[in-house]
Formats: sequence, C-alpha cells, structure tokens
Amino acid sequence: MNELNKTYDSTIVESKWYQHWLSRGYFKSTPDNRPSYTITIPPPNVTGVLHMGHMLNNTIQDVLIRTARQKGFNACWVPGTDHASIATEAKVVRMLREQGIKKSDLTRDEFLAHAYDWKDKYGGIILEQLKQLGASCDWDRTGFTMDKNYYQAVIRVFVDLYKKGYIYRGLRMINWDVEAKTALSNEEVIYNENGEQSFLYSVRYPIEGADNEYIVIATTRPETIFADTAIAVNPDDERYQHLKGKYAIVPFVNRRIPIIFDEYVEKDFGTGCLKVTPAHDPNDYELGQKHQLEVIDMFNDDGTANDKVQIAEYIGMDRFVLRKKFVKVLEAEGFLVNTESIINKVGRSERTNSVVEPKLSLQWFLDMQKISKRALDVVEDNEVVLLPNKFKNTYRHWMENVRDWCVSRQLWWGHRIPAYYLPDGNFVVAETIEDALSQAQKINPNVKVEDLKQDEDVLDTWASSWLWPIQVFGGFDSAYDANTGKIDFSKCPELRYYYPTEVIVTAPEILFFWVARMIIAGLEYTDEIPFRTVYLTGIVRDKQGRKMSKSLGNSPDPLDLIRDFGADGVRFGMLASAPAGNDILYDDKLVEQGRNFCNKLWNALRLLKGLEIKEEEDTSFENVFDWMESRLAQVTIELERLVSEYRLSEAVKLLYNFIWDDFCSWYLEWIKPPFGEPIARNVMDKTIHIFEQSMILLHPFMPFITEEIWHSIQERKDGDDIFLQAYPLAGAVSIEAIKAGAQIQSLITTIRNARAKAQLSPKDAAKVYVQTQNNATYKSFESLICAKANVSLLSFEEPENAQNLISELVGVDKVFIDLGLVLDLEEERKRIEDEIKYYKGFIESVEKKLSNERFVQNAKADIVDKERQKLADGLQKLKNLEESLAGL
RNA sequence: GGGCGCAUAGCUCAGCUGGUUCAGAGCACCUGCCUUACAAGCAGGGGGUCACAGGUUCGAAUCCUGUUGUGCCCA
Repeated sequence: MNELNKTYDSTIVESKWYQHWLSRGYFKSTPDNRPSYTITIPPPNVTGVLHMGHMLNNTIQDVLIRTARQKGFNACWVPGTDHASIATEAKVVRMLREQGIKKSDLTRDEFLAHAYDWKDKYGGIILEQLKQLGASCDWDRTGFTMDKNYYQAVIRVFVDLYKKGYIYRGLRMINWDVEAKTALSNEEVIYNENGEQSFLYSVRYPIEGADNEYIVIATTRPETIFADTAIAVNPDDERYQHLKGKYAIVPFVNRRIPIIFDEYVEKDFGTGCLKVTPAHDPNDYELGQKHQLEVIDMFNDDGTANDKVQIAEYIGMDRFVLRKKFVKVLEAEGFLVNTESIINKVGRSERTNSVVEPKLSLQWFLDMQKISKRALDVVEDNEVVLLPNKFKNTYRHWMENVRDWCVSRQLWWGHRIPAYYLPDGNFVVAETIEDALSQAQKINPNVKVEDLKQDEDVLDTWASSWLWPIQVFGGFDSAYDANTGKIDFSKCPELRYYYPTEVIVTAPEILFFWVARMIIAGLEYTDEIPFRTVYLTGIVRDKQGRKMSKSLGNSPDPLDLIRDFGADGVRFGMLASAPAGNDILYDDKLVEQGRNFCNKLWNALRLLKGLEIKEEEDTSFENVFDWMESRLAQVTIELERLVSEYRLSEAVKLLYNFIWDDFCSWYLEWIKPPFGEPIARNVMDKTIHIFEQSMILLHPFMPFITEEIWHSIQERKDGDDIFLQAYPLAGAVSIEAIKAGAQIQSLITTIRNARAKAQLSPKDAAKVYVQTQNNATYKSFESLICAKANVSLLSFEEPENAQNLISELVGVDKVFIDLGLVLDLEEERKRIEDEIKYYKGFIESVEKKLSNERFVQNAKADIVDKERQKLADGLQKLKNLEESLAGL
C-alpha cells in the first residue's frame, strides 16, 4: 500500500497529535517516586503575542523537557503569564479611551474590573499560540502573577522585607514618566543609540555686586533655570578662581545662588560652568546634597511648570513649550550668548516614549546590598551555572554595583503596596487591614479602621515575578512562616519535590531584571537556589542584524511560519542556528531546511511503506547492519553528551546528518531492493527498528513528525506513542564495523568521482582492481559495491595492464579503475607526482615530529601513537603512488 | 568614560581540555541528472595565509600581549 502523499503535510498531522497528547494527559505531572525535572516558563507578558524570541525560547524548553521525560524523569514544565503592570495598564487605558471612558472618571475598583476583563479576554493568547509550537506544558498548572494566592504571596514578601529592614520609603531621584505619571526603573528607560538632536544654550548670569560682570553657563535644559540653586565650576579651572565665595543672580527670577567648586564639573564641556538644578537632574541632586543646596521642584507630575517659576504666564505650561518660549525671551533680553547644535542621549520611557523627567519623589525602595550578597556567591561558585559562561562577568559586575531597587509604581494594575497611613502621617505595613489597625493603634490608640489610608501605588512587576519558581508551587501559601521569614519545605511537599528547578531559559536582557532577582528571592526564602542552570538564548535578529520588533515590522508572524513550514520545521530551523547566547540572524532559509528535513523523513517512510515483504531470510546485509547499529550507538552517546551540555544546536545537527547521510543516503540505498522486488522480512524489521530508534532520539526536537512516523511505520496498540518511549540505551559500538562502512563508502565515492571527472554517465560500468592487504572487508560488501558504484568486476588481482587505468587511493589501499578510457599519460603522471609531493611533505613533517625527543616525551601517548600510525599510513600511500607512477 | 565579548569560505556560523587524515556545516554558486522514497531531491565541483603584528611552545584557528574593526552592558 502507498497512500502517503509525495510531500509531507504538517498542518493536519500537528493539530492531530497535539490534541492526542493533551487528551491523554501526557503533559501532566504530579509528584511520585521518580526524580523530578522542572522548568518554569519565563512568564510572557499578558499583553504580548507570540514573537520569534518566544519561539526560540520555548522550543529549547520543550526539547529539554521532552528529553527529560523520555529519560525517566518526572518532567514538569509550568506555564503562565505575568501581569505586566505598566504595559497592561497602558493598554487598558487606551482601550477605555477609545470607548470614551477616562481613567480619571473611574474608581480604582472600576478600573481594575475593566483590566481583569481585558486580561481574561486577551491574556492567554500567547499560551494558546505556544500549543501550536508543540509546547508540552502542564497546562493545569498555568500560573498568573495576580492570581489570588500569588497576589497574597507578593504582599507577604513585601511585609516580610519591610520587617527585615530591607524595604524603606524615601525621597529619591527617580525616573518619572510624565505621561503614565509613574516612576520607572532604570531598566525601563531607553536611549536611542545614536543620540538625539538637541541644542546647547549658553546663558549668562550676572555676578552679584559686580557691574557688567557675568558668568556663562551651558545647558541643554534652559527651562529649568527657574529651579537653579547654584553654579558649579571645576576647582582647578583657572578662569574662575576669582569667583570663589561669590554669588550669581538667576535671570528673571533674580534669586541669589552660590558659585560652588566641585571636581564633578568638566572643564572642557561647554563653558566649564554648570548650572545646578538639584530637583531635576540626578547628578545635580548629588551635588546639591554634597554642598547642601536648596532644592526647588518646579514641575507638576504631568511635566508642566508649577508656581515655583514665579511668572504667571509660565505656570501650567508644558516643559518643552516653556523651553522654546523662554529661550526666545532670554535671547530678547540679551541673556542668551550662544546656541550650539549637539547630539546627546535622551532617556525615554520604554512604554510611552515620552522624555523621562528626573524627579524627586517619595518611593518605596528595596535595599539591595545585603540581600543580594549570596546571589553573587552562588553564581561565582557555579552553584548556579550561567550559559554561556561569559555572562558570569556581566552578572558579577552588576551585582557588585547593585543599586537600590525602586519597587513602587504609580499605577493601579498590580499588587497594591500594603502600607497604611495614619492621619498623623505615620504609617504601618501589614498583610491585612486588621493587622494594620492593631499596629496603628500601638502608635495611636484612638485610630479607627476608617482613618487608615492604604498607599495608592502598586509594586513593580518584577517584584512579583521574582517569586515565580517558588510561588507556582504555592510556596508562600501555607508553608511560609512569618516569624522566621522562611518557607518550611516540610509543609509544602509540592515545592520540595519540584524545587530547585532544573533550568531557566531566557533572554540575556533580563538577566538583572529577573534572573538575578529570582536567585535573590530564592535564597532569601528557601535558602536554596531556584534553578541550577540559566540558559541564556540569543536575540533573534533580521538578516541585517536588526533586532526584530513590531515597530520595524521586520519580524515574520510565527504562526504564519508554522503554517508554511510546520512547527517541526520551524523548531529545527531555530535550533540549528542558535547555540546558547549567540544571536541568530533569522532567514527563511533556516526553517526551509527544517521543512526539507521533514520531507526527507517522510520519504524514507514512504520508501519503506511501499515495499513488498517476502518471508525468506536474507543474510547478505549483516555487515551493513553492524555498521548501521554501531553508528546509531555512536550517535546516541554523542547526542546524550551534547544535550547534557545544552549544546542543542549541535545536537540537532548531529541527528540531521546522521539521519540524512548515514541512514537515508547510505543505509537505505544499500538495503533497498531493486525496483519491483520485495524486501526480506528480517531486513525490513531491522530497518524499522533503526528508523524507530532514530525517531525516538529526534522526538524532543521534532515531536510531531516523529509521532506520525511512529504510528505510520507499523500498527500500534492504543497508547503506544512515541511521546512515551524511553530514551534508547546506546548499543555496543564496533569501531571495526564503523571503519569498514567508511571504507566501503570511500571506495564507492572514489569510483563515482573518477567517473564524474571523466564526464561519463553513471550508467557506464567500471572494472575495479583493489590492491589490499586485507580484502575481507571489500569482499563482504562486494555485491553492494557493484550495485551502488556500477562495478561490473571487482578484483583483488593485479590488473594485467595498468596503462589506461585510473589509479586512486582508498585509505592506504591502491585501487585501479578501468573505465575503458585512453588516459593522457602526461596528465596522469602530473597528478600522481603532485600527490607524491604532498605525501612526501606530509611524511617529512611527521618524521620531524617523531624524531623530536621533546615531542615524544611531552605529548600524550595516544597522540604519539597517532603520529606513528600517520607515518605508517603515509609511507604505504607513498609506496602505492610510486608504484602507480612506475606502472604508467 | 568604565566593563565584557566577538573577528574562521560570498552569507550565517561550528571547531569543547593546543597535535595537518580539522580547516568543517548549512545556505549561496558551478557541472551533470525529472535514476519509480524524496527536484523540498540525487551525484559531483570550486571557494578560506582561521582580522593584523608580535610572543609562549617540539607544535597555535585554538594560549598570551598589542593593534585595528565590530557588538553588547553600565555610566
């Protein structure tokens, strides 16, 4: 029977098997007595849709988890999403605005109801898309960072860290997004690589008590002049020595400000004079602290000027409008000395793209110094291994220079900070309102519940996702002990069973955002690392090396790719080109290769399915089987090594080459009966076995087609799926058998080459004379050689007349090929002489090495042996060549 | 400005602890084939002083130093 299509159609096959696996509950994991192998997914953002980075990332996780499952581990891959505070709130606000609803018209609860609606509707899209990729996640465990228990865990941790003294509330210079009206972490501020076009304005300030004397400062932000509280110059700057102890007058505001001296000022930048605005620049703030300057905050939260500018017309004006306007006025009044065009780096909000305003603000901070100490050690000691290893340096550098983490965000969508303010301005931090009240009453016995006001802000999203590997197993639910601030594993068997997880697979860009913080939280609450390995993938870029992004429109839609090339093809393409940590320049050619590989497999199946079977035994392929089985064993061992070292890219290429070249190109061609003839059952059985074993090895990489082949190649009992097959144990490797196979391949290739070089058709038969010490190998493959290289005579005698025979070397053996040609003797002589020259040089270099005592003494014995073998082979080859030359 | 990487065929990259049967793969290119599993294929072919300059070593694409180019992270 042969009803199989000529080309493989992935679409039907893939949805069929995914449904099958799901319905069988194969992805589910519950603790048992097998060892666990756990991966928690890096939770994608609820606002997101599947992109190429997810494809790469999740393919890797699926390969690892399927391999572990086949190896007998209780494999558990936990999926989920994170609530993405800023991004989601921005999305919901926009959606509401389109419906004519303003956020400011809603109460917090009303807004959150809308947000949850939105999340329920769109929040799971990405997880649904992952199913098309074949992701074998335990979907029953799908987590979300704002699930009830998860929410509670985040609050518990906040309270705990406050109690432990790690969390404090303080006035700090933070990055303010005037559009979203929230603080941003440093990581949420982005800079255009090439800088942005702006102007450097030189403005003169009169010197107090000196007529017609001025000091000229340079600034890119003249609108903040209203908030200046000093002018700074470098103490070594000769030009300004005479101004020590003097004061300048701020134009228009007429405020008297000191001229201070500080090394921070660069003499060569601008005029060498810096205006100091402590409220609106982080460096100026530090200068202000150091020199005890006044701090004047002249902006409202939305980036408009407040009454501190003192000029009625400017109050309420946007900062950029004000800049334009004020520059004109400065110019008109003769204060503007010069305007210079420059390129500078401008920080913008990752979410709203508005220019970030450095702003002094009361925020909640996590003191990172103490709490992160152990997180550095575990990486230094390789208790947590970063892959590739080069990221260890980056990690160390960040950890050693870690700064306090601003964890509050002025948003509603997220975990609301559990701080409660008393009417007198005191506050308490508590998990529940009841607890808050009892604490508050210790401060003031008259306080009632209705007097307490909870903090309006929510926590940074990373302050929830850093608990992910613990809380997806409910670690903070009942096993958390508020007194010790630790999790008691004995009270949470699930966590004890699955934690620490095996590996986290994620992008290097969130090494600090997330990975480092998970390690910190893991150590803080469990005294254990959250994962043993951090596999950092590369970034998927387009052919020009640009990062793929929605705004550039240079990213293919992964679902289109799956449709066109099959999930297996896409998985193959992504993996084959993506060693750990290396970026991949995406090209359709990659997934095309994957699709072609599927087709190759499919056609191997078709070949076997199309053959008639005969019952009489055929024993002529024993040596072929030996060779093939040894190769399979060799590949199994090598594959296992590569996967254990997370070299998935090399692993998948190994399988590709093995299946395509060894199995399809050589083995199948060898055992394939002539057209129309049946194949012996014993040969077929052996072949199916090898094919099946190969498919099991390939299954973690290309799950769908391997399952399809598994079921097509023979009848299966219900539940006999490749998904469940144990990883094959490597059989015995016979080096002899492998060598023999390679030798035969080499002979066949040599004959084909000779024919091709002579521009003859493959249909022209050759007579071949092999001169060898050991003809057993050739003899045992004789019929094969004759059939596959179109040889009409395979002889081990000397040819009677070698004159017009092509002489070649196969290994150390000399081979004469008679293609019935009349050779150009000169050319033939030249060719052989060239080879002789090469081997003479080769032998010389090996001899030189071997006669060097220091080499023989220092080099390892097996390397010296190898050299000796090389010399012996080389001499044999030379001898053969010289004979050939003489015979011409 | 500080830190960390990278530089191998036209392109994208492998090459783990230094050893000329390691200079490789895929794609691209060239030649010949619609050979009944596969043209998404088969059989062949060309193409690299492994960035440059030194050094260590019996021996370097592989280790060290410098130069140049390039990328990332932090300021």
